[in-house]
Amino acid sequence: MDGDSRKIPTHELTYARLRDMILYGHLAPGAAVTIQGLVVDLGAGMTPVREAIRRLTAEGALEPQGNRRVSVPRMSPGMLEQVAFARLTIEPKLSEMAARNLTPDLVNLLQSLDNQVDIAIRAGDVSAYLEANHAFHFCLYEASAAPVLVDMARSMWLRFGPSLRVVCARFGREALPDRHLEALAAMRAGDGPALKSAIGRDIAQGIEQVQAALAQGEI
Amino acid sequence: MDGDSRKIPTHELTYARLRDMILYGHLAPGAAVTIQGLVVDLGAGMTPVREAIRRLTAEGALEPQGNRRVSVPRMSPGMLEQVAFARLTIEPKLSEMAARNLTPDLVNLLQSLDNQVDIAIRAGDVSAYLEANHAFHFCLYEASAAPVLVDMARSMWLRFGPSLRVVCARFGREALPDRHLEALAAMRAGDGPALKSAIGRDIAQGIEQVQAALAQGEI
DNA sequence: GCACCAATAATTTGATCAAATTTCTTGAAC
DNA sequence: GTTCAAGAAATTTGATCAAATTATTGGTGC
Repeated sequence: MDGDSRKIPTHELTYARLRDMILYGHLAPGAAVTIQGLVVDLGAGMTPVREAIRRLTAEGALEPQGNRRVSVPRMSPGMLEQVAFARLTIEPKLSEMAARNLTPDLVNLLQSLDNQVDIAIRAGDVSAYLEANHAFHFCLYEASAAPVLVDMARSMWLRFGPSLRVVCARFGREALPDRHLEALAAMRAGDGPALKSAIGRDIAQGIEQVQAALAQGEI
Repeated sequence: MDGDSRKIPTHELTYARLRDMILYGHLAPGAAVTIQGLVVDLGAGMTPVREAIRRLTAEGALEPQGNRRVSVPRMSPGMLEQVAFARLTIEPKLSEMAARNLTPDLVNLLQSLDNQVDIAIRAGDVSAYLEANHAFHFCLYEASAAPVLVDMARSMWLRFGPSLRVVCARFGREALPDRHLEALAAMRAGDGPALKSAIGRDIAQGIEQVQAALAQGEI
């Protein structure tokens, strides 16, 4: 049947599954991640699980505890500050670079991804929101053709993901201005600087949310 | 004897050894990295080697070739541009943050590390130069107490390392102005902005070297 | 409170299987 | 008779698993 499903190795699949669990907040900050637990939960062998954990540790999505164990890192004010600096530097830059390569088809695709974001928000579906929001941003960033910087952005999102879930679960998000709409308008107008600035404001908004939750001890 | 030498696991040691081989240019850009080869060369088992390769791939130090193999990435103009942007953003920021935490002892340590850089240059010892230069920069960056950004800087150095070796082997480096001296003077004066700018110029200098070599097809 | 022991989990090795590459052979065309 | 190409065998390398080893943790008796 699907002969190509066998072509993609188990350790890649395991990596992708564990990554998404972290990225979309299915693992809470501070949660312990054990090899044997994942062997059971994901039904994979020990070697693929180990490799997935090592990769994600290298990407900052997991944190060694010192005693051979790893866990999902807790967000701290200092760490948030560093992630904020990196995100606000890298991602607007990526948007600007992407602006040069945007085609009408791509903009339409981004529009439809943003529609999914809106649908998820109205439905109050946090998981769907996180996935659609991620897809929107990285669809745009991929258009930059700057894989090194996209990798850096991915790493930052992995550090950011678990906290975002906690925030989303608490705050209603309806009241916030929609920076994606501003971004889409800038794309259609072919206005690189406006796109860069819209994405910058979108990121800043997310960071402020986490900052507020952090200040009130909700994370 | 040293009971703690057994406390550090093989896969960590293997990672560190392979990382240093890449960082200090013992593996040329484009070189193939095979699991079985490393098993033989490093005398480690298969699992530790696999884990080291996965970590370094996640850090951008190695590149999947598509056919399950990995190799040391070749530098391209586009990639250099991205690495340059990231380094010129992150590392001056780290210097500025570090400036707040510098103690006289630390500055003396940095001074002695820079002395080793000079000694290596005068001796024409490229390996010693690369190691001392790395130690100087990261001793400074560590003082920033910003591990997220330091990780990003490490990743960029891993992408940069192999090319740097090729450049060093060709250019004599004596003619260039010594930005480390300017940086040390700024540290002693407690002048954060001056330190930031000195480090920025130091990095720009290195990037220009690689850019020139790249333009002439030497890499 | 300290030492010891059991339980749990991580580490490592070696074996086995699968995929990819290279080499060698064979056959057809010129 | 030579050359080239297609295909099959052999070799190399990667992927996965299961068993043995080692470290850490938590409890138990002294």
